[in-house]
Amino acid sequence: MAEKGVLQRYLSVGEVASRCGIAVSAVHFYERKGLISSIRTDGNQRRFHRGVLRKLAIIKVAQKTGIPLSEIGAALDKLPPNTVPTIKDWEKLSSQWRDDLNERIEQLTRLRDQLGKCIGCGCLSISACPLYNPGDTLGSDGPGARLLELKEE
Amino acid sequence: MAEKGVLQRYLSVGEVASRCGIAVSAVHFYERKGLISSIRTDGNQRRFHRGVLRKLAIIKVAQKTGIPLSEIGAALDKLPPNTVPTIKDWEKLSSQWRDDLNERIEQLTRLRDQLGKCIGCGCLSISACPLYNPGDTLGSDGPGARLLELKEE
DNA sequence: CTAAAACCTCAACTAATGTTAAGGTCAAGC
DNA sequence: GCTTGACCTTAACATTAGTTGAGGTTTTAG
Repeated sequence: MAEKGVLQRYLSVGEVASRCGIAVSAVHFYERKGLISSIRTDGNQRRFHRGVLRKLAIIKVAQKTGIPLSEIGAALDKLPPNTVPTIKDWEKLSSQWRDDLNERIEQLTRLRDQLGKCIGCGCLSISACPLYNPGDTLGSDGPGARLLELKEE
Repeated sequence: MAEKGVLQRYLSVGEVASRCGIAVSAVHFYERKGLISSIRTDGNQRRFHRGVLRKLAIIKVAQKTGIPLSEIGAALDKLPPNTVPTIKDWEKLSSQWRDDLNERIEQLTRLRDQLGKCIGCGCLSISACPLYNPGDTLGSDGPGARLLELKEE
């Protein structure tokens, strides 16, 4: 049947796993979660289209950004299943992700800057720090240490 | 006993929770995990030194950066237990976290830029994209889709 | 043809981070 | 002095992201 070296060859689960640097169990898991899909041989073994490597690469990358699998899956679902997605499809998807990423980056950056200020003034350890409001005694509605919270949550 | 409005007043678990904007169960949880501590009244109720507010603020901030509780706890442990931490103590702690944050931000930024390039060329959907290496057929040691992985892992 | 390696399913387990519920106690106001 | 809200403990549950193991089948190499 399938000749080695032919581009169209399907991949076994083990091949997919080792090529992506993940465990077989993880590949199974992603399939169970609907992030990837496969066909079966007569003997009921999975065979993956090589496009799955692409998807797994996307998954890994997205996970590093902190995007949960459910969201990743939702994004992947928007790619047409068996056809080659158009450039516009992909643009939409990746733009969305880039926006998410930007938001995340901004959030972390704000946090970092806040920390930077704290470092300068010994914040949190010295009650004179502007971030550490001694007005605590005002009660549960007072600002208290909650000033430390950054907006956007 | 304790007069309201006096700075030295101890806080009940409910007060702590509402002032920090977290659930009572979370306060219990953090105490169980050793991140914070309390004393008890004759009636076995928790009473927290107000310094706990500071610690909880630190915990919340650190969590937003993606630092696991175990690490946060380890960091807090390095702060002298009942004394006010020195500015140096705090500087060290927060500098470390800021470095972590910076690393994370850089990682996300690289990813975003990568995505940006993909948007430009229709990457991942079009096999001609430089990121989608058709050399897949080289075998399990070939670069394949793994090119998508960013360095620093 | 046969033995080993790879694969299959299903269920249970891990770990982090909490929440929820059950059953009982404490404290404060009327 | 009783009722109500806040508190106590312990245990179970929820979620995310998988891993591990048992018991059985398929594929492949020699």
